[in-house]
Amino acid sequence: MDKPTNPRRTRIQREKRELILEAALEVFAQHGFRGATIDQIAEAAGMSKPNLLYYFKSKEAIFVTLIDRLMEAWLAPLREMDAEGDPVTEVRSYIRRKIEMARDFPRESRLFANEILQGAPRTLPLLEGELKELVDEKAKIIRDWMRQGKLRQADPHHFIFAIWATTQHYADFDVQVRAVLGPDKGGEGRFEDAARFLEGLFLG
Amino acid sequence: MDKPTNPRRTRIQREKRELILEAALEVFAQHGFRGATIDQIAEAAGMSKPNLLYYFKSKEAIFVTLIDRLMEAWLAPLREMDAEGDPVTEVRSYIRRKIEMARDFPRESRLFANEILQGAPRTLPLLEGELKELVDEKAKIIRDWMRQGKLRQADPHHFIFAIWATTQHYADFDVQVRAVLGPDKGGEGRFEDAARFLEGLFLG
DNA sequence: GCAATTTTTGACCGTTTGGACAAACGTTAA
DNA sequence: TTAACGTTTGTCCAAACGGTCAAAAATTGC
Repeated sequence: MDKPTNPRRTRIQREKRELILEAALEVFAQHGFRGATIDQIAEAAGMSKPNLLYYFKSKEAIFVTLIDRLMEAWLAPLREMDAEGDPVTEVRSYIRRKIEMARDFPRESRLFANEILQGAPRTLPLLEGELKELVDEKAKIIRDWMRQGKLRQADPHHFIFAIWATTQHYADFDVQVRAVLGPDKGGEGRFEDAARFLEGLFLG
Repeated sequence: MDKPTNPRRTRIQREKRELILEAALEVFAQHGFRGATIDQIAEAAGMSKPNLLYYFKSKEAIFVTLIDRLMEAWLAPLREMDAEGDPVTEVRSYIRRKIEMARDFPRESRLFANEILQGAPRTLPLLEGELKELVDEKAKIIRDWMRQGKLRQADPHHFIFAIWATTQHYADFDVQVRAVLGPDKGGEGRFEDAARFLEGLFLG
């Protein structure tokens, strides 16, 4: 027993777990943790509820697995910001990457937003630990760049917050953005427009 | 019967409905619509579930009432932006008001964020109608200001989005902001710091 | 005071929920 | 063939859910 949680897994187990996580991402992102039901996820994954529970021991377990994976991908762009690189290029690349993530992985962004909105019940230690460390480190780099006159002077922590807020906005508040822009301006080009605007805002 | 929904209400009805809405705001903001239960709201309001349902005919009815009220207050700051005023002063005031709302009414902000994240099932018409109209009108004003060289040139719609995103971030992602800033910098002054930073970002 | 009305409550109902379980099914290898 | 193992499902359960209802309690108007 307990094979699915055991790191040693069969091919079928690996495939089915992937299938479930993909379905769960869709459902959790749309309804939040409590709003989502195991039946919904099971149906989206094309299997019965007991079958799903054979691969994950609980709804919570699916959610935690999803969040864990998400975190890695989430922090990656900031990790890549290089102290040795050209400041303007580094910040521009970071903004680009974040906007591309909002465009290509909106479900991940919404899942994360849901978790934080609810008070980060499952991620607070990570936020206070790994995330804070990373941000502090990068904030120091940004502060140096600003002191060297390579970037406009500002509080580097709030500078990072502002990049997060503005880029993720296009994923989390997508419905509102599209409603306001209308069918014309709200089309495919809105992420490109946003990227250009944000580069100007943060680097102009 | 049907007294509570009838506009003609007794003193008790008005008071109790207020009590319920206050309690519901707390619970909905923390758990979202589906995550919140009538029992939770009733307990927070200090009354029994059937008693609560005497004043509001359903959970949905409470939520809709809350959202309706919220919208008015939500749009007010943007409405106040005056085409005749000084551009820099007007934008600065708008940012100030929005940050103050994030500080003083974080539950309202989170409730709204929840609704939009879920795809705005109950507010989409309002977003596409009243909100879009208002934003289009103010975007025009901002564009004029930019053309006159009073503000840095940029896409006015995305300019407004960026103000929304950054200010509401301090309410919606408060846990994360505090976790990253730590007990020291994350104290009472963080909204003041944010306000100063945002003024520099959008007007500097 | 008393009757009409408003407010409150306990008990209840049908449905949905997360999850358990044993039995059945499929696959593999001796 | 058959025993062992991995996979799938139908059935079931207790708790939680949104909501109803009749009756009790409190309030109000005369």
